[in-house]
Amino acid sequence: MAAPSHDTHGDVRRLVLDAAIAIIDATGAESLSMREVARQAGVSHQAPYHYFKDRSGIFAAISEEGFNKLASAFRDVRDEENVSGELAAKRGFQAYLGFARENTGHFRVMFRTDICGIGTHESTTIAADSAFEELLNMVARTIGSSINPKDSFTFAIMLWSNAHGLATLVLDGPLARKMPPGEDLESQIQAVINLSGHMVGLQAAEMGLVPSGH
Amino acid sequence: MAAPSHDTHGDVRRLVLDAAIAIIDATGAESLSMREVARQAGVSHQAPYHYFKDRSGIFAAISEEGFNKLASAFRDVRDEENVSGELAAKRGFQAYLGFARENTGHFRVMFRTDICGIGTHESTTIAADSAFEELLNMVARTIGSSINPKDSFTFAIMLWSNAHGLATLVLDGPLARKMPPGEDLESQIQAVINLSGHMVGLQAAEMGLVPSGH
DNA sequence: CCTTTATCTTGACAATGTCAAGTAGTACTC
DNA sequence: GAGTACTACTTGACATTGTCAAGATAAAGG
Repeated sequence: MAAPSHDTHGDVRRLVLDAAIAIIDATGAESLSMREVARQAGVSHQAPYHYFKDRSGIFAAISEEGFNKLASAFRDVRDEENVSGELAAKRGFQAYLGFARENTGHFRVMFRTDICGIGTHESTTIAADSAFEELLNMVARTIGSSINPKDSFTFAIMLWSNAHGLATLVLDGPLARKMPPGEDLESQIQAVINLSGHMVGLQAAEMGLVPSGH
Repeated sequence: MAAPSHDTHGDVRRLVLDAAIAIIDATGAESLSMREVARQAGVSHQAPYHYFKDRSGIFAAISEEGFNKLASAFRDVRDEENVSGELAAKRGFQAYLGFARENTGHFRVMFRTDICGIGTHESTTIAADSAFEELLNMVARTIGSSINPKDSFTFAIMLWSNAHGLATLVLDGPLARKMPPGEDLESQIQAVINLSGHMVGLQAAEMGLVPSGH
């Protein structure tokens, strides 16, 4: 198997996935139709069913891919040198927001319980869990490994809340519509990241987790 | 037919809305079907069209109602006496999370750009904007009115991010699935709220916005 | 050559969103 | 009190959708 004559062989799966992501990115998950995806991919309306059990299978696959990308982004931050406390928090926020903005289609699916596939599709569930592991790793490495597990978990959830809320508001929220006059979106986002990062740094310092702001 | 002598009169709109909310609450917005809503409301499959232009009109109405409720929750916090800094932040988080958990169906729709109706349905857009106004009011009142408008906006966005991320993760996220052993969800949520609130208090104090934690 | 398997297609069907056209009641006008 | 308009629905019809079932094509292995 997997013996491609030459060019376009088994990449229908990829075509379907990319078409689906493009549609979600442009018009939201709501409007994703199996047949439209097939049309965009240039295949018959049933071809996608060879690679995905059903419509939810496409969502689950996108979600899985997204969680793997997110885990990789977390790893990148974890592996940066000389970064901790406030700076680490800012880097983390930036990475999370960057992921969300560069992979909007994925992001929109990953956190929709009803379609994301967590709990219903095993490989997606595994990917989501391992992304969460990577988050905990990143927090432990950059904020403080001396912290006890329970506090570390709470801290990680708090950070994720921060980052996730920011990403959600930037993508879908009032930020873009309610900008104060004379401000541009990017600098406003940066201001929020700076404020949040600084605040997390304060908290980390108070907990004695890092020697200083950097 | 259905011959309602007197009691159930013009509340078909309410029946439809409640049926829709119940369905979204139970199985997500994805699975909301116009005809199923009509069935649950006990009316013909076209009756909802008398009150809502189309499927998106139902989402927009739910979303509008949700933003009005949220604005009211913000007002309640704003009007509390002797609450500022850390305590105010905690109250705000609790209120936001409480709203999200008690109005899950609404909440799930309100922040889905593709269906929420903001930008496409005028009354929904107005409701969303006024909820945002109330948030700014609440922040100004409880955290510090001496802050300049731009910083206040940034602060408000930061707080909203925090609260919104927490609510999203609680409703749809890994919190419930990834609890550390021996912990229960409610106390974990409370721990995150306490940590976040405390952290916000630190930040507010550093900015000189409030005299002390309370 | 025959069978298997992977990959895709065509055909069919129930369910859905929504347009169009009805129907009953109530309200108001002349 | 007949006519008209309006509200609040209902029934009927149609294109589109997700998905099951049954091919078709082609390469691979025996």
